[in-house]
Amino acid sequence: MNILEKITNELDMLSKSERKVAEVILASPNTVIHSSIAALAKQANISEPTVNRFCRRLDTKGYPDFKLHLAQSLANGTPYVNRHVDENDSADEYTSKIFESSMASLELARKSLDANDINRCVDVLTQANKISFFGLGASAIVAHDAQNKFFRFNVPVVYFDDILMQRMSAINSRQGDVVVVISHTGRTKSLVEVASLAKENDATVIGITTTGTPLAKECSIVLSVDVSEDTDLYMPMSSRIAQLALIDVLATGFTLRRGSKFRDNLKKVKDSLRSSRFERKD
Amino acid sequence: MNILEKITNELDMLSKSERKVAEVILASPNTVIHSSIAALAKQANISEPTVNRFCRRLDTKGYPDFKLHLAQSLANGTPYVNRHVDENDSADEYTSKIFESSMASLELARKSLDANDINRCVDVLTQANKISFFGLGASAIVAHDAQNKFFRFNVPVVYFDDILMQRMSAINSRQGDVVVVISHTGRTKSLVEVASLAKENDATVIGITTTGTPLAKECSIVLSVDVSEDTDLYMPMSSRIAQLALIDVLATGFTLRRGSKFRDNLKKVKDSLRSSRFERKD
DNA sequence: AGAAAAAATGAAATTTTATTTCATAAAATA
DNA sequence: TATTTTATGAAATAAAATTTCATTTTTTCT
Repeated sequence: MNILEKITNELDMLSKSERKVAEVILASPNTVIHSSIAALAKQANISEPTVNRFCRRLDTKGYPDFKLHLAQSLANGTPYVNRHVDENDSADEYTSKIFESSMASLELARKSLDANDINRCVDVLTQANKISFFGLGASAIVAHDAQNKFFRFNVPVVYFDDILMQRMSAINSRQGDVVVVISHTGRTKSLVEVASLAKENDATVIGITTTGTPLAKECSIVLSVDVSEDTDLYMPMSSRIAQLALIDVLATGFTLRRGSKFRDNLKKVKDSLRSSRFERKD
Repeated sequence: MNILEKITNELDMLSKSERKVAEVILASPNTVIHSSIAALAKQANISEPTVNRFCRRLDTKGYPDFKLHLAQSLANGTPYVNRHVDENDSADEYTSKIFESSMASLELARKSLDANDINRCVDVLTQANKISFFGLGASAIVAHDAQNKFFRFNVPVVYFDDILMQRMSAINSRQGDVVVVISHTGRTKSLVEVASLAKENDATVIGITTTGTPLAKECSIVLSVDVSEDTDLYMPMSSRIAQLALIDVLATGFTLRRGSKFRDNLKKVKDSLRSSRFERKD
């Protein structure tokens, strides 16, 4: 736990002198991490042993250890928070906010993912006869990206961002096929139907969506990607970034599962692109 | 700067003994922050003054100060440097690594971006007669996403991930048109040519690429998205995630610049999608 | 209220830890 | 190969943190 919060919480468990220490620390923690125990004691008008006792009361080993904890708390007070863009923000401000929100979403999404589910998906994907990725709107680009990635693995893979094609493809699916349905809201009717159709036709349906949505209920395996609401500017933002990171995870799991020979092959694919590029001169 | 990265970077500036210290630290930084200078010296098989000199070479005041920096580097939010996926990683491990690397890329990318350039791009985009987004491979999906976003703004926007269509479109561009060319490497021949063609035809060319690449040289405005190299085979392209965040930034800048009436309109677009969704019951 | 017990506090002593000094060894340069 | 530069560690010193213990303050109990 953040030691600054802890100090605040336990403020009334402390003795009078110890509280003086706490106040000095809370007032300017950044100074404290560069102070010796003597300097801090003087600052708070108490003795050095008191500072030491204060540190121990907060379950640290002593003053140096306490400073370590404090430094860590200050490193990233509250790491990445979702900050909403405001009408009067400067370019610099909204840029920072958007990047930080994206990072916050990645952190959140990471927490909502379950390693076991990922493992199962990788199992299923490595054994698939055919893999299809479906998405609409912002999630369409995630499906598109997935196709790009899996195409390199030399497995039959398609992606559709068209309702009719998705339906047809789902109806034609069969046992051994894997259908990956991507939707942040998990409430897009046609996608939920597509998932259900694919399942009826014995395909394994993987859902990349938010926990507990109608889509999640239709899937064989659900990869939960929960991010804070994309309410900001009326368009999806961070959800698709988290979904893309998940695609990376699946693709990575895939290559790892397939073993080293497979990876040599991948390298060849990569090298084959070289001639289309200008050489680097460094 | 993250002191772990710094150690890695300056590894070859260090003397033989100092390097031993560096290696011990990189191997288990979490142990080191709880070690005394004597313990660390013993661990690295060198003397205490050497540890001290090592600390000073990294621009810290001494060993305790160094530990403070190290503790901050290890605090959560600041991803660990060497987060490459390893052959024997468990699902949980590679998932964490990938998410953390993506976050690191976002942070890096934000630092490389210049608010003035973003402002200029937003200017240009809001005044464009027509906007085209071009990308290939992984960057194609970024172009795709950009089209999705800008389409909602009710401005003429196209995206192409096909070399020929890109060329034709570039040749047909004219003054007042904006062409956004997206490429992480900035060395894809056909894209560099497309940028140059568009420029010859008086379009404003915005490049979303790495600083100092051939593509960057052809552009009217360059938005630098520098991320750590995607050299590793299993390491996914975090570049595209950073590029997407930048698209969000541009789209946000666009809506802010266009004012509140414009945003009301956007809300209508969003509401129009409602009927295609299952209602939320909460 | 007042005595006894408990808790808090700081001065001084001690211990631990970090830093400096300096002599020697290793490496680079001429 | 001789000379200079740089790197290194042993020992001394300095700094910082911790412990001990006597004193003060607070609390509890009669």
